[in-house]
Amino acid sequence: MTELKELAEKLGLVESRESKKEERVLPPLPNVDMWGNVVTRFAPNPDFPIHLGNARAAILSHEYARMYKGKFILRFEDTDPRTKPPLPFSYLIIEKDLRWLGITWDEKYIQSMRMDKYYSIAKKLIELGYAYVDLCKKDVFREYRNAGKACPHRDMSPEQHLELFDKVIAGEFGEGEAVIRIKTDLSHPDPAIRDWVMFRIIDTTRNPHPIVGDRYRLWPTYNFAAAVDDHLMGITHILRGKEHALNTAKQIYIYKYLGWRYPEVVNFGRVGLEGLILSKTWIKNQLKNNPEKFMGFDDIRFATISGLRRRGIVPETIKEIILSLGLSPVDARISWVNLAAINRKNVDPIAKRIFVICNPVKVVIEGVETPREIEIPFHPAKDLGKRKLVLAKPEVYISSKDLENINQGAVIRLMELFNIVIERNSKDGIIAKYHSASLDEAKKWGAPIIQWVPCNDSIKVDLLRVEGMKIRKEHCIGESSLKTLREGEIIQMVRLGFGKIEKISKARISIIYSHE
RNA sequence: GCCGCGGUAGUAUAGCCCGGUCAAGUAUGCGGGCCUUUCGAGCCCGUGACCCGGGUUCAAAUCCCGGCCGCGGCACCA
Repeated sequence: MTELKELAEKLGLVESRESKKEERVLPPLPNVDMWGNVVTRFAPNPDFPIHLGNARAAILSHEYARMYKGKFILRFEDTDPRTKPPLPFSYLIIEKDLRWLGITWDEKYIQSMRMDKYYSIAKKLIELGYAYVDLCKKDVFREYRNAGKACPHRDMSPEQHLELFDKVIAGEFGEGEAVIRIKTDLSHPDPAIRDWVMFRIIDTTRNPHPIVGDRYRLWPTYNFAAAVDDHLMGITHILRGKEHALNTAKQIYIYKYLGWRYPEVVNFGRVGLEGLILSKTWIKNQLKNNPEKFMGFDDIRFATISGLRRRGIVPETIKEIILSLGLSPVDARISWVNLAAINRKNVDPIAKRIFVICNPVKVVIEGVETPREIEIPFHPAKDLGKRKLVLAKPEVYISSKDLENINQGAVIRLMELFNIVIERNSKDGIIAKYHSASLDEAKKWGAPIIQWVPCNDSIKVDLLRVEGMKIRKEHCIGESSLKTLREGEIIQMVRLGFGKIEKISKARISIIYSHE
């Protein structure tokens, strides 16, 4: 191991000890020296925006390409307009999400625009007698396959199959009437491997493809298109989830027949995120059947990249988590607390501090000269500017939660302002009395230091919190400087937690609660 | 059922290939303290794990066998 590390350091592949400590060193990729330049790829299906699980493949592939000064390719795998119809906006969102994650690609491909390449390789395989057109119905073939027997079409001559192939392309067969199969081992212990399907017919008149419409009827399956492209694009290392393990076994036949060299494969485990939903299928179904219950594909309860972004999670956090998982084949269940801890550190230096009061109660302070205004820095340590709180009348909101913990007659400090003593309740609110000005005085009395908002200079805040599968909207009051912020900005609501400005309108502001 | 891959503290991960330096490192959580005009950040101390059983060996988290548990796959999806 030490030898490997030394070697990697020599080659400049590993960050030296002194560099930033959060930068985790990824383990070396297998057989790098046997391939020359490392080429990796991320190959999403644009049928939906990507989630954290996809991000793992994307981030790792990209990271390794950069680490070895190689090439990273983005490839859209959109070869099923029927079962997984590609969504035009998904292509865009996926690119946006990747860029947001700091991922840049050297080349981009869209499989639906490469159909002729797939056809010509298929023809070659048929010519060589390694592939054939199968006219059996699905369940008929299944019986042959389960018995380990060849279906009648398998042994026809390449010439006959070539002829059939042209007819299929010309559209002479309908859905389910023909498939192109590759010849594999009919006695393979896993029936799924036996003569798997390379192409099937999809009626694109009924299910047009968003990019190429009804131009093609014969579509390659994932295993064919991916295998061929990985070779044509010179991919050296495939990093993908372990659900793909079997696909390697399938694809290897093509490589064997055509004398290609199969890339190195690393299968990593699945990722889960506590409390959030990752399942693409589930999300798609819900959005289709109960759209009114959700905020869209970027709902903050979804572990989609856009959902996490909307929630106030920063790309560095996602990258850090994914890199810390590395290539481990074990399934990982990320805890929200853990993710929040990392995000908090990333966001703490850039989040403006804002006073927000939930469960507000009005406090009228006697013995104070008004108007007065005070300036408070947006951040205790970083220079993020200042905000101004204007006290036209001696009336402020504080949280009733804070009040619960305060005995009558005790001193409390309004942060950055002055110290008061709670006197009594009245119909106008709580009556308090000015006590003293200095912080030292507050400390002397052991006064709690709490946030506050001037009654006359405030704005309504809708705070959206994720609670289990529900979103709770809490009506709060915030300081008016909120209006000067921009949508999408991440803030810290003092003593409440971090949040992201969702929407600013004249009368109110909605903030998504990120985490404590 | 069949095929494949795994199992290190609450969570995640390092170490496993190449057995000793591992009475197991790191992060987070949790407990305590310091600091701080936040219940945030920072600093310090503490807490807590090698799935089980056999075997090989002077020596096993690491190698071998068995068991148990978990996950993935078994499509004319990707």
